[in-house]
Amino acid sequence: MKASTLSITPARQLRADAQRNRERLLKIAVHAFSHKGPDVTLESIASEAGVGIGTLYRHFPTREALIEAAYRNELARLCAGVPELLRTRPADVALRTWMDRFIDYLATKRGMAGALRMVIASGGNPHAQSRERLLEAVGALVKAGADQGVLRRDVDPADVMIGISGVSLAAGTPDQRQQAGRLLDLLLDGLRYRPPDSRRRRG
Amino acid sequence: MKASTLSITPARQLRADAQRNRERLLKIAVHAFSHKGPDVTLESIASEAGVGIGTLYRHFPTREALIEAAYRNELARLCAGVPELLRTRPADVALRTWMDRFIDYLATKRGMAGALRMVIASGGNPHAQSRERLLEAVGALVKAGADQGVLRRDVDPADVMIGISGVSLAAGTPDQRQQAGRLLDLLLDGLRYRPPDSRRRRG
DNA sequence: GATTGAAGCGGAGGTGCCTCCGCTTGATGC
DNA sequence: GCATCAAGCGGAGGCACCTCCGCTTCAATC
Repeated sequence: MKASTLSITPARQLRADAQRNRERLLKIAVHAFSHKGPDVTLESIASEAGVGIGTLYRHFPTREALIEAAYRNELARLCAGVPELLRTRPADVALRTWMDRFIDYLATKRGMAGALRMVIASGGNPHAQSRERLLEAVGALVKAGADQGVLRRDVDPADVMIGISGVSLAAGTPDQRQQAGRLLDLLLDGLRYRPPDSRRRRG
Repeated sequence: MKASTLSITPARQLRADAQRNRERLLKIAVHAFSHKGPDVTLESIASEAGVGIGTLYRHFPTREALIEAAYRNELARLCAGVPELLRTRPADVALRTWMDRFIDYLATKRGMAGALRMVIASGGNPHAQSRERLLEAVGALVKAGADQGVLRRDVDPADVMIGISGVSLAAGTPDQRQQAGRLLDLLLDGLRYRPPDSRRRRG
């Protein structure tokens, strides 16, 4: 499998100095984003890393790309938690729990939501790694739900993924956390399996 | 009832010259946004209107405020269509149709989505007029659905509103229109009434 | 019609984003 | 070790955003 052509993971071996700079930038970026909030200027990150702003932009063409790269490890951990979730509870509950974790995760990284939107929306780019990972995680949860008969079969994990992203964007501030929860409940209710004869039935 | 303290609708009578400037700005803004896209610079709008950039910012503190004000009439028309919808079809279908119109409306005004997010998220400000109107519209649809027994009773229209906004943000580009549609279906399925004994039932 | 002060104006200036292109440096072949 | 040149670097510069505050104008009062 070939590596991505995005700067997230270099397509071909970078020159040694370039590699150094990239690692340097990432390290500084992680620190800056978590200590100074999501509004740190890219210029300050570049200069702190001892490189020019141009170099930063070459490695990470957008602010989002940098943020995503910075948090990719943690994102991976989030995804890696799925099997454990599925082992310990029904799939619908697992999915709901995962959604919660996801939203909370984003909440702690203000500014991450926008980056994630980009990542998730990169539908045309099958190499966007975080997207792949996230889709895989959601896919596993949805499939387990279908197999256990608690979730529908006819749902595209990508739609669920976008749904979660939408919730996080629309109700993204801490004080809207409750509302986000209700929306996730609603989304999940839409995802639940129910026998055909109960659909659209009038009360 | 007192008017809003937001600049959207002036709190108190503006001085004649200020009033002129505001109208001028709005007229130019409507034209600029629809002809040159959502990325027109505010400076160009200001100068075209023959006022300083400072004046523009005084009247419309954010880009979003200006966009919202510019499109408020059309937004109002969208809301005004609700009774007609409810007269001619079941409430769930009416709601779904309205959602579609809403998304399509936003799609034609790229850049409006962000503005709307602001408007909708302004939960703390009961005077944001567009928000009021939109909530009213959704409220009417949801209530009709509940009365007809096709939608749940326990749903907060504000949540639905945020949900729609989320969909429009998350799947906002034209080529994602289909995905947006599927998400709306999902949302609506979550909103549908179904007899208690069919909930969470295993297949 | 003069006075006055509150309301409004405007645009210079500070900030950050991002691009562009001439210069530098590492890798490769000899 | 040296030559070569693509890969990489850096930061000046252009652009847009937004703030701030000294100046102007309106309208209320006499």
